[in-house]
Amino acid sequence: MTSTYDLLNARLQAAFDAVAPGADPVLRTSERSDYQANGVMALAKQVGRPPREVAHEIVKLCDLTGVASVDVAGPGFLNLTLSPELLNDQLRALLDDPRMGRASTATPKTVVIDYSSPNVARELHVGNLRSTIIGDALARMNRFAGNKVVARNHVGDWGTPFGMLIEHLLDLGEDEAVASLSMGELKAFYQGARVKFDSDEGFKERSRARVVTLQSGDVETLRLWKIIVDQSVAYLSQIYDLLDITLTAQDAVGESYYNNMLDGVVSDLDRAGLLVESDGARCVFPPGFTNRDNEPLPLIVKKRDEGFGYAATDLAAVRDRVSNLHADELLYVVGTPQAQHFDMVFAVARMAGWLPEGVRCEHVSFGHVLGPDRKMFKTRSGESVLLAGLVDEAIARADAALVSRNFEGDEFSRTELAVDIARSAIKYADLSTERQRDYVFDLDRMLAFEGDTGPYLQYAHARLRSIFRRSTSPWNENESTFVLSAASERHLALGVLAFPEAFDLAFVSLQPHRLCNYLFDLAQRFTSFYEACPVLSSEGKLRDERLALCDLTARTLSLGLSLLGIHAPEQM
RNA sequence: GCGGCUGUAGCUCAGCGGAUUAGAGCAUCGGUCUACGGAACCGAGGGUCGGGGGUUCGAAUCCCUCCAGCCGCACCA
Repeated sequence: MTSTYDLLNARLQAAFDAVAPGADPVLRTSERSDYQANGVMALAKQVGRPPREVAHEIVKLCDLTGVASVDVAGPGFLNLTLSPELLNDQLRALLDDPRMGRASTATPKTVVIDYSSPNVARELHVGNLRSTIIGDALARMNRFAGNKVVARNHVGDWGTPFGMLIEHLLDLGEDEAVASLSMGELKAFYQGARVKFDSDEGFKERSRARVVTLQSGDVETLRLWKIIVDQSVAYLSQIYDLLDITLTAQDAVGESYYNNMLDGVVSDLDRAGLLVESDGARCVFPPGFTNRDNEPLPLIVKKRDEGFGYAATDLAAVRDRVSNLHADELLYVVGTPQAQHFDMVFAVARMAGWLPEGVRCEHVSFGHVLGPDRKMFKTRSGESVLLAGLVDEAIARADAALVSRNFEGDEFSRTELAVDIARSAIKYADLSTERQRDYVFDLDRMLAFEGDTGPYLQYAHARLRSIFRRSTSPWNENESTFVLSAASERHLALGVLAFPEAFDLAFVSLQPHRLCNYLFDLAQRFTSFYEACPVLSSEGKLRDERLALCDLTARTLSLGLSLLGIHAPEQM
């Protein structure tokens, strides 16, 4: 089906085109009417005529019969009020549309999303939280839009730490090591290796030697390395499950995957005449980047010691994703501190011709998670806070809240519910503010059942579903006609109809918080409606209409939340 | 020093392809109610949109500058 916004926009566009081809109506939802078109002022400036005169001409040119009535207001705003027939038609169409009016794209793209990307052999911690949550939301939104998503969990599975990790594994004995790793005791394993590395000269020597054997491709060493990687990835999957993240073990395509492409990166850059030797390192100097002494800043592809820098890996990844995965779009969900690095990698990739003009490539950056002191979130002893612990804590608090509110149900369903609530609290808090900002991690606020939180939205959904559970006489869905005589009914209906453009706003700009804002607004529209309009106790056609509104609202909330990676339970 | 991000009500944040009286949540205060789930609803107070210039009929939104905070700036990722 065509969304209400698209339908309205198409009509306006035709009129705008008649005045000046391509002029944007700038259509948006409005507080003063249903929709407003703000494009007249820009158009008037363009054609050099008084705005109100142009506005009236647009009104005359625009065929809105059966769609909307229009008023010219202020300097030249077009205030649009949707016609009752249109509202009814659109809402009825939504009754059998699981996509709530947002059609799947006619031209699917392949979108490679790089997210989560923790270091192997280290536990997931708050530093990985945002990339994981935001990346997964973007993946879900892309899939819903109709694109093909290739998730890339760019895990850190290569480099110097593996020397000590492998030696530590040998010291423990393989069986013992596997046992402890498979139990998720990655932190203890890593720290065990670290302590020996720092205190035991002999161990340090062995570790260094082991890095060399690993990088030279020694078969036995690689086998041991793979044990550590596989066990870590298996552990990661557990945490992803706990958080309901869609990443799988197959998506864990780490740094090591690109090893055999690195020589090609260097030689091809060299052949293209882009490579410059500087202080013994092989570099590319993309224009526009300078260091603190105002000298050109290099992207170091191969280090003085002949090792490859991470820039080489990132370049190889760009290349692989474009030419082998046929990506139309590359997204890197990585923290803001790496902005310059990615700018340079992308610039070099463009210079080398590995990143064609038509391929969208973006660093989806985000701010820090802060502790209560507004500094980087750390434990009291200065260690990074583990994700598993954070989620467990949230689950425990959600569960306690359910108990104190006399949740009716068995312990099993209560626990499941607590997990749903905990996930939604953490994810929604992360997704609902603008990505670039830092935010303070505050479980109490996230888990609050009132206010702009995940649990509040889940609650709104659960209330809606309970209406249908408690209904004793059937809902004649096919009889539902949307008259919308009460103001709050109309307000709610407009909210439901606005889902497609709200989704697109968030989707196109890669800003999930816009979808959050929309869903919260929708939930509030529902509660106002629910307060003012009896549903089950109303009768006849009015009852069918109100039930239909409830159904549409519940499905919109559930769908919207699912695109954020949040499950909306039937009751809570 | 250069670059990036941030600075909007007491607190946490939307709004920033300029546009009709600057919004929400929390907190505060005051109402509603034998409530189809009160984990609710309605309302009030509270803001020189960091400061100062500029462009414009019109700027929280665009440009310049200053201030504050955070981050980055060659061989760790």
